[in-house]
Amino acid sequence: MFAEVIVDVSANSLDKIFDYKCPENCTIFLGQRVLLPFGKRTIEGYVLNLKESTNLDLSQVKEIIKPLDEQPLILPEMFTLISELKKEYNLRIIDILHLIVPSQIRSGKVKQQTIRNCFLTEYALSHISELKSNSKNQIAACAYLKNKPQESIVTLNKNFGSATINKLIEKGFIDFVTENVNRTPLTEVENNINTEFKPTEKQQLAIQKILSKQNLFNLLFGVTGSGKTEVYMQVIKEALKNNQTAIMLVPEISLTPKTVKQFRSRFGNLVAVLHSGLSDGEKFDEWFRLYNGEAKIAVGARSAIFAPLKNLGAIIIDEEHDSSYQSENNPRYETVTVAKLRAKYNNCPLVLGSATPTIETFYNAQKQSYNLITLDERINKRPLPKMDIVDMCHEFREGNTSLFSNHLLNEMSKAVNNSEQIMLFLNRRGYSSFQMCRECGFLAKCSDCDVSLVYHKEDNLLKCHYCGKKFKTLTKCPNCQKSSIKLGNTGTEKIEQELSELFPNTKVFRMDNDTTTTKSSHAKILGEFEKTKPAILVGTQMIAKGHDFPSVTLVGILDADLSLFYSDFKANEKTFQLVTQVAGRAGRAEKEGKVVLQTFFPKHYVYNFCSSYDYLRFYNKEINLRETASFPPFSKIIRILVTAEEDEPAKNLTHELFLKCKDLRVNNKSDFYFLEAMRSPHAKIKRKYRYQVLMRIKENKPELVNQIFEIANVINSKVSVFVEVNPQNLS
DNA sequence: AGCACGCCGACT
DNA sequence: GTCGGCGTGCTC
Repeated sequence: MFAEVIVDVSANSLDKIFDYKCPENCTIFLGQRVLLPFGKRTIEGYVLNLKESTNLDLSQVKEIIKPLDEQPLILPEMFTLISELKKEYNLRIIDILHLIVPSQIRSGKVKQQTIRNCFLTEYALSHISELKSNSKNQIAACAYLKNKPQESIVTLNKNFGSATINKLIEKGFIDFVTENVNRTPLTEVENNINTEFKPTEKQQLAIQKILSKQNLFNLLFGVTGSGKTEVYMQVIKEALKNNQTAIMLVPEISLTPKTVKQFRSRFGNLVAVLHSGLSDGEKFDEWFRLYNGEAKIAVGARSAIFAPLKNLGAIIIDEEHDSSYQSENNPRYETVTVAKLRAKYNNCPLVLGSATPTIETFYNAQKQSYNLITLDERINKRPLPKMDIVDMCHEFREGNTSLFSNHLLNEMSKAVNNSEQIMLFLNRRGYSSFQMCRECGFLAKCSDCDVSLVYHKEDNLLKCHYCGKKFKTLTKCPNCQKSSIKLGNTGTEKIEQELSELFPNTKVFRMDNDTTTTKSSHAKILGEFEKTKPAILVGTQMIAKGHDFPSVTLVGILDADLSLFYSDFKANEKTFQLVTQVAGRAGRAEKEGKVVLQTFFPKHYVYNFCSSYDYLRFYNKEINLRETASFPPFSKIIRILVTAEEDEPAKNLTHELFLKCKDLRVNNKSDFYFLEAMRSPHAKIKRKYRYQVLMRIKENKPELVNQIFEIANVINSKVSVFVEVNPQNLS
């Protein structure tokens, strides 16, 4: 028997099959992890195929040393996933395998945790008198165990000393049974397992449509508070009834606790959590609980789409439009692509839920490639908060140059006086976005990246938001020695400071990357904010998602334009989603909510449609723009990113690749909408110069995409090249 | 990725 | 004379 193996080394040149002989004395399974002799070293690999013969000369074929797990970690379903993802995103097979088998499972460092429960043996009962009277501890331990039939060895060691207990075990007085314990995160929940939940009529229709599988892919389009979660839970309940399993994805780690709590109280221990915030032990245990069928529902962030579940009955992606579903580095993939493949393989429904679906998703739903299911009513029939758009140009003309319009300040005072809570959103962290010299125009920039440094007053430093490098704050210009230093645009840190001056008696909280460095700080800030009234919470993107605070009656969007003029074709879409999401934080309970949106472009159609919560009209406008300009979903964006320590080699190779793409275009003229080579918008990041070849090509041209992958497949020790399909951003 | 082989420059 | 720089090539 011979095995086709992928070696566990992440390098382009090793992304191919190696044949090995299977050892005679044991069986090797498909998908098993194995130990291999490779050149002069010993490494790990994965068996992707088994066969009777090999094309190689037998003298060249080495033998597998041994299998590394009892069971294959790669489920049969994953083999299709591997080949499809390779085709779609040009990923290395080993990188895909790493997604399927998390590092905690591979490393061998994490072990099943066990506890030893000790008890007094029969032998001890009849020989207890033989203990010497000066062995006080031994006698005491035996006496203790006489009254308590079982006790963990940890407790015994603590009470009587481990030497004592070991002696007693040695003498045969104490014996123990080992028991596996699961390190399961978040255990306290109220149990609602046997409670019946009655969906509303609208929800019932949605559930039926999803379960009918007239189309496997569904878009559940519903405003916040329209009861999407209940639909998800009912669909999953149905899957469990048929002895199937389910995956439930949420956009961010910080949102998992809420969902997990809901799911645990409904489905109990059948729920397992999977995300990168778990400890190694937790991840290990939760993964294996899913793997061996003890748990049937995987709840988690992006990576949970690879949960080791057999016989899937439902896949749900909540807040489908969220950017966290697209992985930004290394194996770059889109969660929906994986979800679709798994749904097809298992013939199970896939549900994408959102109040503001991505333009691509909604287009698919319109084209009938997805079922479009609309939930247009809020369960509590509460209207969405009223949104006031404030013209900041007008404020400026009136002499108000601060980031707070008079209208916003008025509303804030009202809320504070009523002892209510306020959330202020500003998508810029730090104190001010840059430091520059008024005299000569010198701008403080990072030495490793081509970006300006952000001033952080708290620790009196300039920080690079790309690589994290810290620099001394400018007191005088290093160029002209003058000390007229100008500060850039206001960030969350400065807002926090200004608020404590404007509202000295109101508690102000801030939540951004800088205040949430530890794992628990997130929950801590939100927890304290929830308890305090009145209170103001200032934050970035982070505060926009999913958190429900019943006492928040006012939401202020300080500078909505920030994301609007990003040079990105998705800028409008992202702004619409962000504003809608932030607005959704206001008035979640009895009190009516209000949103104040500040902009310099009050007439912009995005704000127009945001303020009336009119997704459909926004979509219609946007899809027309996309079609005219041939942007996704009417094309596929491909970027070849070239990076190197030195500028010249990167530049030259980029030009070379560009010429090759041009050649390719000659024979595929009508399939190319756009092709250009350029310096990356951020020309240098982390000491590496960046160039790119950008193109937009016709959708559904796998052969063409493949040819582009081929072009970019250069092996060069100085310059690294890699291709991105549908890149998240073009920096 | 590692590890070896191989071919040129400057040092006890 | 040799030690060591890293360019190149291979790994079933």
